[in-house]
Amino acid sequence: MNRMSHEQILERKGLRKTKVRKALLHHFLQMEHAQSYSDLQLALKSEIDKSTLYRNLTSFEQAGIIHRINDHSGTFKYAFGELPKNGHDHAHFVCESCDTVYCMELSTPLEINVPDGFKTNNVQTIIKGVCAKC
Amino acid sequence: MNRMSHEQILERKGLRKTKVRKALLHHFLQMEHAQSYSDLQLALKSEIDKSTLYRNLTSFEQAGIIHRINDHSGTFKYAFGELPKNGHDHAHFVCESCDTVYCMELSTPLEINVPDGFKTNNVQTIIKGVCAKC
DNA sequence: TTTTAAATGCAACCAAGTTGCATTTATGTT
DNA sequence: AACATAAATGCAACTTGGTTGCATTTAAAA
Repeated sequence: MNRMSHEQILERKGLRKTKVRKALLHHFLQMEHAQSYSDLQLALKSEIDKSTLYRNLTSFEQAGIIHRINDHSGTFKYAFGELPKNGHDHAHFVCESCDTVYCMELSTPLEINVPDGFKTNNVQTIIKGVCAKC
Repeated sequence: MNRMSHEQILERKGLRKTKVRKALLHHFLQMEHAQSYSDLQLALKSEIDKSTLYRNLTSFEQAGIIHRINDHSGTFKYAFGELPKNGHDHAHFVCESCDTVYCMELSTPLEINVPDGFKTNNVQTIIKGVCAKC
């Protein structure tokens, strides 16, 4: 899956292969962890305009190339890969020491009881702690 | 617990009983669900200044009168009541239809396996779905 | 009643994210 | 290869949540 080139990925998703998109996707493929807007802006410096960046983050997300993570920092982070359909078996780990966000698959789906009349569509979990590197 | 007056609550937490704080706390006691900044600003209109509001939200949170919720909307919401110490047995339900945020206690604590070397301090869960009213 | 630290209001600021619009570019068609 | 066209880009201006510095006001202890 990860061995596709950015060109191939864009093509498969039916997105036009522009300079900006290739640079952005290239960056995502290199980065192991979730990226904030400022991470991206910094990394792609003069190469990319603010609004173009946001518009591409949106289209990448819609195409299932990346997913958007709320790590409870107050802003969003973006990571390569699609969120699983049911949303039950994917969690995000936020290192309180280095702020890195890790995507992690859960072996057992979360089962949460909600009161009568409430219908659960999706469960999103943020685990805060300290990562292996810190 | 909920039958304390705002005056009593402020006194107990060692906070000065100012006009603004009484109005804000009064509002929180009336509101069943989590409030966003704009909810509060709207409700307390001319009564309260932006920076004063934020400063008081911070001190209320530190005093354990309210807790701050990240409902994945991109901004924070604030709700009456303290977050439990370990953070493991409290979840937030976000109604995708009316955007209301409900606090709910979990009967069984969430147990999540993290990879070797990772240390979990706290788990925060957002359940998205449709509430009983919708 | 006086004193003083804490709380308030105001203006100015910052960063994330959005929108409208004119220009440019990728791609499908001749 | 040249053309047409819809989609993508860049720019500026904007919105909103949230913060900061500072002078003024106020709660409450002495």
